[in-house]
Parts: sequence; structure tokens; C-alpha cells
Amino acid sequence: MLSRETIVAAARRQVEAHGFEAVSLRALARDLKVTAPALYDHIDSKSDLLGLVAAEGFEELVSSFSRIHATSPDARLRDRARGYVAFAVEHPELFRLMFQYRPVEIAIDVDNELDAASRAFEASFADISEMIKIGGLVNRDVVELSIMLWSAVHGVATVAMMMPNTEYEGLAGDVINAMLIGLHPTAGE
Amino acid sequence: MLSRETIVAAARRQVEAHGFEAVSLRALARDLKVTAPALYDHIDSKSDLLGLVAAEGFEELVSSFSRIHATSPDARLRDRARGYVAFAVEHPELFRLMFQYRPVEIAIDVDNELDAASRAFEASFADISEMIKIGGLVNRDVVELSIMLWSAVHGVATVAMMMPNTEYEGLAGDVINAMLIGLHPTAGE
DNA sequence: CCTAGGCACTTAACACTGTTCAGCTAGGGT
DNA sequence: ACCCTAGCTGAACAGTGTTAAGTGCCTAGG
Repeated sequence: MLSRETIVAAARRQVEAHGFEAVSLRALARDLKVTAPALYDHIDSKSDLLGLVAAEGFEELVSSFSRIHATSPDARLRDRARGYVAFAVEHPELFRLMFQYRPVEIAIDVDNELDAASRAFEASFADISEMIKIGGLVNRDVVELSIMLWSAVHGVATVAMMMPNTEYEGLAGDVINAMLIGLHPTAGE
Repeated sequence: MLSRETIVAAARRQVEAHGFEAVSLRALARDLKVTAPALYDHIDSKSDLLGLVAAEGFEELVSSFSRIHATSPDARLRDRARGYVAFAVEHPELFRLMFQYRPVEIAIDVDNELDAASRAFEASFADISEMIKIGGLVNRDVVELSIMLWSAVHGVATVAMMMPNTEYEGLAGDVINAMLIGLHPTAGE
């Protein structure tokens, strides 16, 4: 018998194998030895389904953040950056889904699992602010600093995902290092 | 009478207005008071058409690079970064098309205009290497440094495009500044 | 024990999509 | 005057997401 989890798992396999653009409900149903409308007893729509897969991705990403045990704020930021691009490189298509998928029309309906997951993702930025404060980059707006750091790392992840087999994980750490030095109040003249 | 340029222009309007996912050849044909198959006398396929629009984007982006007249290498890098995210913010959907569109199957056929345009884009990285050398960031691999700088700026552009009405252009300059300081051989301990 | 309800599914259909094929028609070159 | 070709149309194919109606089975209530 069919279940929501089975469908999401199958969808995720399709996403990771061929990209979210290639996901077809009919093909998915064929895989599951079922006809397409049967899926609608367990999901709301294709966007809903892809949202569930994306949510899984966000959950795994933020949970990987919580497995960082470095003590110094700089090292924690560096480890997070490395983990971020490692995730993108290991699950490029999932990463693409999470940040590049645009549903046909943004559902106005109340909070689904994707919202919850991406809220958790955004909430993990609080950690960054904390590390920034502890790290002593304080003569600047904290959210501005968070955005700068995250943007840069996200960029490395995106580029890494686009051009494979290069040593990007280390690069991410270097980018964070450079920015931490460059953003330090004592840096520059 | 129909022409390739007319079609590309109409497609671009659709892209910039509603995103590349929303482009439909039939709707495009309706706009141009023509039936859909008529388009195929001027373009090869939908991917081909979107490729032409993306090529326009790349050409405009690299041509904006050539309008940078600052003299110091640091200032040139900063101006380029600002221009890069300015482009993303002014033409977010075009930017998305350029970097996020994935054709159903990558055409193996010989070089189209997109290839040429994105080669020109990649070639503009030579400038970055030059600026890096002149700027004195020399105790590191030059292409690694280029990738780090470009990745970071691309990330800021992507994030800027995703969350509007924030002052990102300046942020891009700050990111480059910080990295230039942080990457300088004399920086750190 | 029998019956009502509902869950999980199927079949048929609608309104789209990109793309191909055959046909028509007007204009220019020989 | 002819033909040919460029530029278009209409019909069709295979595919998509999604909805509506119908079927069978299993289970809880009287």
C-alpha cells in the first residue's frame, strides 16, 4: 500500500538522480506500480511533493550544523561553511531543489513542512550572529555580517555544485577565513 | 512578418516578467499573433530560444564589465562586484535564467550563441586574474583566488536577488574589500 | 451478522505543453 | 508563365498536472 513517505522517498530518488525538473508524477506512479491520481490521496500537488523533498534537505542540512563540536567561534564558522558546501557537493540536485525550485504559483495556504524547515534553516542564522559577536566582529551590523558570510559561502556551494571535481570544501574554509580576517575591526588601515 | 529577434525579444519580456519557467511557446505565439509551429522556422526548440535570451544576458553582463574605468585593481574588482549584483538585482529573472535554467537534455550540437556568450563570460575571468596579480595577492594559486572571489560575489548576487529591497550593491563591495584584505599575503599572523 | 462508511485505488477526461508533419499561399527569380 | 521556396496554418502525437466519478475491500456500528 502507498504512503506519503514512500512517495516522498521515490520523488527524492528521482530528484537526486535526474534533477527536480525531470520529476514526473506519472513516471513516479509507474515506479510505484500505481496510477497517477492515486498519489493525490497522499499529497496535495506536485509542488507540495517537491516541497516535502526540499524540507528533508533543509532538515538534514540544519541537523548537520548541530553536529559541529569545534569550540572557537572562528572554527565553528569554518566548519559550518565546509559542511554547507560538502552538502551541496554530495547532494547537488537536492541542493538545487532547495534553492532554485520555483513552484508555479506560491501557495498562500498555511504553514506546510517546507515553511517549518526553512524557518529552522533561517533560525540557524542566530548561531552565526552569536559566533560573530563572540568572534569580536562587532563594529558592524550583525545581520549584515551574517548575510555577507552566508552569501559568500552559499556562492561557493553553488559554484562548487556547478563545476565538480575540484577541492571546494577547503576553499569554503579559506573564504570564511579571509572574510573573518578582512572583517575584523583591527583589519585594514 | 516574424523574425528571430522579434521572438527572442518577446521571450525575454516573458522571462523578465514571470520567470523562465512560465515561458510557453504557444502563449508566445499568441502574443505575436501567430501559431506555435511558425516559431520553428526561426528557432530550433524552446531550449534554443531560452539559450538565446540567456546569451543576451551574458553579453550585457560582460559588456558592463568593459565599462569599468577605475584605475586601481582593488577598485576595479570592487566595481565589477557591484556591477555584478546590480545586474542580478535589476534583472533577477534574466539572471536566474542564465545560471539556474537546465535544458531538458544538453544539446551535443556544435557551438550556439549561448556557448559563445558564456565563453566570453568565462574569458572575463582573465581580467580578474590580472587584477589579482597586480593587487599583489600572489602567494596563492591565481585561479583558486579568482574562483573564491567570483563565488563570493555570485553568492551575494543570488541572495540579493532572492530577498529584495536591501542594500546589496554596497554589501558586494564590502565582501570584496574584506576578502582582499583577508587574502593579502601580509594579513593574518 | 449484516450493513454503512470510508479508504485506496482505477478509469476517463480536461486543459495544457513541446514538437512534427503535410498542406497552403504569396512573392521573386529564371 | 512557370516553379520554387519562405513563412505560415491546421491537425495530430505524446506527454504533462489535475479533477471527477466509479469500484472494491476492509472495518466499525447497530
